[in-house]
Amino acid sequence: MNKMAGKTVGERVIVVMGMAFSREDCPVRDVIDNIGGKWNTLMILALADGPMRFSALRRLIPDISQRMLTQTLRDLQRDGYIGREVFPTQPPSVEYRLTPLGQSFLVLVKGLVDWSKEHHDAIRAARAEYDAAAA
Amino acid sequence: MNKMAGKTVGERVIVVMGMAFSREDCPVRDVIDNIGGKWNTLMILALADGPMRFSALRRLIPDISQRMLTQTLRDLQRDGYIGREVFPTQPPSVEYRLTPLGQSFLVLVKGLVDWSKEHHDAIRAARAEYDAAAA
DNA sequence: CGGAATCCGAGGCGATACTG
DNA sequence: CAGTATCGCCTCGGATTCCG
Repeated sequence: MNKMAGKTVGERVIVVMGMAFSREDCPVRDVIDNIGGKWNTLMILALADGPMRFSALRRLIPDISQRMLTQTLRDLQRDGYIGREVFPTQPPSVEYRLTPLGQSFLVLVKGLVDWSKEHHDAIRAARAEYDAAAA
Repeated sequence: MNKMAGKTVGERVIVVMGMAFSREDCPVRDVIDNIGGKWNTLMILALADGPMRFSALRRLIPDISQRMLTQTLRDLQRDGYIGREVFPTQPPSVEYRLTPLGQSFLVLVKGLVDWSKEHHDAIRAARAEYDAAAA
């Protein structure tokens, strides 16, 4: 048994840098799971400029299967990053857009992109060196 | 065939917000793959306070199997986030520490953690609402 | 147009046992 | 102490087909 912030916790808890992470109900896990997916971050970026329809997203990201497009959109919608609006046209059209939460998260994603570009060479170099040493 | 930044590219390229992402050799993918793993971010955080030995990391993160501990450390080392130092003692001891690249990345991870904590409630709420509507 | 349902292979990850 | 090797589950994600 452990005490934390006045609340008794019986679950497994990992404490790093004064922060406690529990395996279940971990705030970070909820977010990691979303950016860890293959298409999630790209989808956030795709919607950064404004609302987009399903078919427009397909055209923008040709490599994605419609199965994964649907699933990615559902996942992001479920966690509140994006909103979905159906227009009763014939045939129906559906529009997706970033929610305020999604826009807030977009800032992080952009930061991630910038960092990646800046340190891409260093990463590739480290990888090449490691692989060379292993051989 | 497409022209981009004066360089001919034959591969599939996705352009979002004026930024081009290629499926192969994508800077962001290299980074996403590392934070997407189950233990990678936690490992970065674990090493934030300073160098740590293999066994110390095992104690700090009881839930991880030694297989995944080894593999996670290897992956992060390969991409240059952490360094590995072997001390010729008996029995041998190995120390892991963040490289400058890792320390730089730590800043992003911390930002991710902070954001997660701040918006955790909103995410959980959105999820609950979505699930309720689906039922 | 915007999906859902199904099938299937590849890889992530855990459990266990063994080693210098 | 700090790993490696092997096995097997199970999820992720692609291809295909069908639907309102």
